Amino acid sequence: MFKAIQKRSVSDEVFDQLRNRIVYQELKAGEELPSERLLSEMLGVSRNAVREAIKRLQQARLVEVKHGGMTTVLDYRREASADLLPSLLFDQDGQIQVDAARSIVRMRQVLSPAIAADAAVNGGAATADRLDALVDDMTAAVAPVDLQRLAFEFWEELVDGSGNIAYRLAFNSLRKTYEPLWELLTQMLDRDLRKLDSFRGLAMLVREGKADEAAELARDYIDGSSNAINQFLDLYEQHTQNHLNNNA
Amino acid sequence: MFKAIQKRSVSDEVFDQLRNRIVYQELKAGEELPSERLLSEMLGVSRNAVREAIKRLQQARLVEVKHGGMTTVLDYRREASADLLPSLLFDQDGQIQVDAARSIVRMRQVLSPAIAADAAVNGGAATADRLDALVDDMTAAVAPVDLQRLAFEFWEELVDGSGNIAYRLAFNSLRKTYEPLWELLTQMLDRDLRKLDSFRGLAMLVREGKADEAAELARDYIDGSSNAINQFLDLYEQHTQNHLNNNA
DNA sequence: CAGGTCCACTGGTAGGATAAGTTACCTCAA
DNA sequence: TTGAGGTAACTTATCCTACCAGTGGACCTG
Repeated sequence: MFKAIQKRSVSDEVFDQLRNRIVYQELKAGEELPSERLLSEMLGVSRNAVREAIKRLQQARLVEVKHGGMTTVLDYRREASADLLPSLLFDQDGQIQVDAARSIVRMRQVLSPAIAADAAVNGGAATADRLDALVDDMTAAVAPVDLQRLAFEFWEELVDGSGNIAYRLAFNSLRKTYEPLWELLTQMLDRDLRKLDSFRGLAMLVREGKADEAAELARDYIDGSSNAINQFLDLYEQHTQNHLNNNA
Repeated sequence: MFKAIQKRSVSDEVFDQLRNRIVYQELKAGEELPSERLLSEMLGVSRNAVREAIKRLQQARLVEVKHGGMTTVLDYRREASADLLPSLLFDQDGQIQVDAARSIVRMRQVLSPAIAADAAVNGGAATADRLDALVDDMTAAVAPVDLQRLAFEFWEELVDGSGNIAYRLAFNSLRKTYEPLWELLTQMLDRDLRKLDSFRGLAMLVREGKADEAAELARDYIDGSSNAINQFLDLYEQHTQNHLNNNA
C-alpha cells in the first residue's frame, strides 16, 4: 500500500527541534533560547520561520516570550497540556518511555468507568443505538485492525454520550498519543477486543440508564486491557534493560 | 494592590478573534478561513501577524492549513485539547457556560480519588512531608484566599506524588481553567476548605501508603466540594434563565 | 551614589518579492 | 462526448530588509 508522504515545512522542522530539545531536557526550564536572529542564522532559515515555530512553542506553553527580553524555557511538567504526551512517549532513540506509557494507561483506566457511567445517565437511546450498530460491525469484523478501530469508535461514542466536554478534549489528546502505537496496540489487545459481550453489555446498560452497572462493566473490561498493556510494558522494560546491560 | 498590565500583541489579538469565532460557532467546522492576504487586509495588520496567529490555531488543532489550499476550520470537539477549556467556560457575554463548568467539576471529581490513591502508592515520605507542611500552613492561614491557594498546592503535591505525567498535564489544563474563577471558587469552597482533617488525613494515608483509604477520603472531600460548586451552578443557571426570560 | 541618559541588545510589525502547491477551467485530441 | 493535459489564478511557504518598541546594563552627572 501507499502512504501519504508527509511534507514538513521549515517552521515545523524548527518547532520539532526546539520542542525535542526541551522535552529531552537539553534545554532546561528557566534557560534562555538563543535570540531569534541567532537561531535563524544557526539553523539557516529566515527569522520568520523561527518566529512561527516559537509562536507554536508559546501556544504549547513550552516557552515564555517577553518583548525586549530573552525567550525562556518553561517547566513543561508544570505548564504544558496533555498535547505533549505524544512527544513524551518516546525517547530520542524512539524507545517507548515506559513510565509515560503506564501513566496514560492508568489515566484511561480511571476515566473509562466514569465515562461509561455518565454516558448511561446522559446518552439515551440515540447513543445506545449507535453503540449497538458499532457492536454489530464488530461482530462482522474479521481483521484485528478493524476490530480495534471499531472498539475505539465505540469509546468515542461513549465519550460523546457522556456529554462531558472535558472528557471529550482529554480523550482527543489520548487519541493523538495512541496513533503512533496503533498496530502495536492491536496486537496487545487482540484478546480483549474479542470480548464482544462487554461491548454489547455496555450498550445495553447505556440504553437502560444503569450508570453503576455500566461503570462496573467498563471497569472490568478496562482493567483487563490495562493489564494486557502493562504486561507488555513490563516485558518491554526488561528487554530494553537487558539491551542496555549487554551494551555496557 | 497593583496588577500587572497585560499587553496584547497584534498577533495575539488576531488569534483571539479567530479562536473566538471558532468556539462561538461563527466559523463552523469544515468552513474555510479567508486567505491570509484577505485577512491581513480586513484586520489592517501585516500578513506576518496573521500567519503567526494561524500557526497558534494550528498548534491548538482548531484549523488545518494546507500549502496551496484554503485553511479550514476543524471540529474542536473532536480535535482540540483540554487547553481549550478556558475559552469554552464563558460565552460571548462573559456568562459562565454551565454545561462546560459541570463537565470540569465532574472530571476533577473522577480523577481526584485516583490521584490520591496513586500518590499513596508512589509518593512516599517525601511527598507526605510536603503535604503535612502545607496542612501546617493551612492551619495558620486566616484569609480564605490563602487557604484556597494552599489547598490547591496540596493537590498539586498529590499530583506530583502520584508520579503520573498524564495526571500532571491534565491538571495543568484544569488549573488554567480555574484561574479566571479563582475568587468565585474561594467563596464557593469556603466551608469545604476548612475541613483540615481531610487534608491532614490524606497526608497521613499517603505516608502510610494506604491507597484505598486515601481514595475513599479524597472521594468524600471532593464529592463535598463538587456539590458546593454544582449548587452554585444550579443557582447561576436559574438566575441567568430568569434574566433571559425577563429580557424576552 | 541615586537618577537619568544612552546604547546595544531583545522581540514585534510591516511590506515586498519569489517559490511552491492547489484548484478550476479551458483546450484539444481520441 | 469525453478525458487528458495544460494554463491561469488563486492559495500558503519562505525569505529579505527595514523599522518600531521594550529591556537592561554601561556610563555619565548632579
